[in-house]
Amino acid sequence: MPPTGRRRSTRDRPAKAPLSERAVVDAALEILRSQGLSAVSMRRVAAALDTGPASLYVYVPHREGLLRAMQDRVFAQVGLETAVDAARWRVQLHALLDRMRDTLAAHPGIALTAIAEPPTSEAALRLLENLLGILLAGGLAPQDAAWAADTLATLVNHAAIEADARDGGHPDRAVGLRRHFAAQSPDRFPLVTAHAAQLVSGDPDERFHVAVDAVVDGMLARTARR
Amino acid sequence: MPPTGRRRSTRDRPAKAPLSERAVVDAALEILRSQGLSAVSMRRVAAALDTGPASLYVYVPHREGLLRAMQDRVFAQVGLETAVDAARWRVQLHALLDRMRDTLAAHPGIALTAIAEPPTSEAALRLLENLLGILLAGGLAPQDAAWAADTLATLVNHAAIEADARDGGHPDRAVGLRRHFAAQSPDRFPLVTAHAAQLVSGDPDERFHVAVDAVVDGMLARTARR
DNA sequence: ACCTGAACACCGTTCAAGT
DNA sequence: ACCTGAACACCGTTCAAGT
Repeated sequence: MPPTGRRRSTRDRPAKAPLSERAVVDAALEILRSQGLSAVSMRRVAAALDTGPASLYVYVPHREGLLRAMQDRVFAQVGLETAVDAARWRVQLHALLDRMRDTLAAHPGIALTAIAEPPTSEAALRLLENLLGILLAGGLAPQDAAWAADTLATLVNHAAIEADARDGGHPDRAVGLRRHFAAQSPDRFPLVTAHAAQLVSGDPDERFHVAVDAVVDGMLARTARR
Repeated sequence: MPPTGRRRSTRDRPAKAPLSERAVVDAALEILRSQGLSAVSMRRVAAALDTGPASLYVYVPHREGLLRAMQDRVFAQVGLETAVDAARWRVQLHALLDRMRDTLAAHPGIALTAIAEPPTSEAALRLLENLLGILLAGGLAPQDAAWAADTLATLVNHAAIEADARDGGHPDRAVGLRRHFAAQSPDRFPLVTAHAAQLVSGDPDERFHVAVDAVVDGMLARTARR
């Protein structure tokens, strides 16, 4: 789009949409979606907004701050369980965690940043509040619910990263991995070779589901022991 | 050290130690230990070895390959449980996992690369073999042991990353985090504010220990249900 | 044949100079 | 006063030219 031919006051219909944190984060998320995390550079985001890299620093303190803002926006997209119901708490737990995982997986790289620096934004608090509510409804003692929430968040991030890797290039990674395990010397790695199939079995959804249930069941047992 | 004054055959006492993959990885690990992951650049590693960055590509395919080689070397440092004993399996499990976590935490950034791309090296196989052996000794069904090993590896990586963050700058992150939770509006986040203390309670060792036991107990329950 | 200096195509961030 | 072009100090990787 060429600059407007006639000069106008700056406030009067600017030739291009004015920059804002929103616009910067939107542009960055679009690049993330289409080209991956490593393509989200200050320079490329700036170019997408038709400006120079220096202009971004008005709205974002540095690249890490931009990444954090993107992370917040992604977390805000996750729908909550609005009516926590003790009779259906485990179903609600899986539903919430699956949505978290899917949303993170749809934004490759964001889960990795969430691991390196756990979010404390409002959106993250809403998710934590919701998660705690479900776990308490399930009968976990407050301390156990708090610790379980932390561990489950870890599992969500990890599952999202695995889903990233699966989408990006290696759709049948499990097959290659099983071959790798099975191809080892049975003398040196008897268990790995004997259980190669089990080590890679289950689709990612099932593995995630099992891990979540194990954590919850283990924590429920802990609560019961008091 | 200046070049030798007298010319000699190249094979005869070279002026500086000849490069090798070992030497490159050693230099990179030294930089990692003293300056962190982001300081591990091809150029800085090369400089530490008194050469130019191009020379590294003879021994390492690219930076990512160097990182992987470093990761392998770190995993190889973890001591195994040499005599798996069904009577002491849970103690052995915690001992092994604690050593894995501590070793990873002593090399900041390596755990993050291990999450992004799980290692399949020989050293990683030895750890998996050992871990599987302990879990099977504990009575887990093979499928459950395999899945538990995966989940436990996730927890180890995560605990190591948390330990990294604690060492590097924020020793009392828990305090700040609790304040952050407690400072929220009780109307909007009743559970988070009410349980702020529980959310951050326990030292990292205890939290890790509890999470590991929860996974194991949940998986044992799963085995028992069949 | 092997090694590497120099170049290429990028980075994040700063700040003086312009409007 | 606000914005940004241009510069600074880095990157990873390649390859032609040298030994």
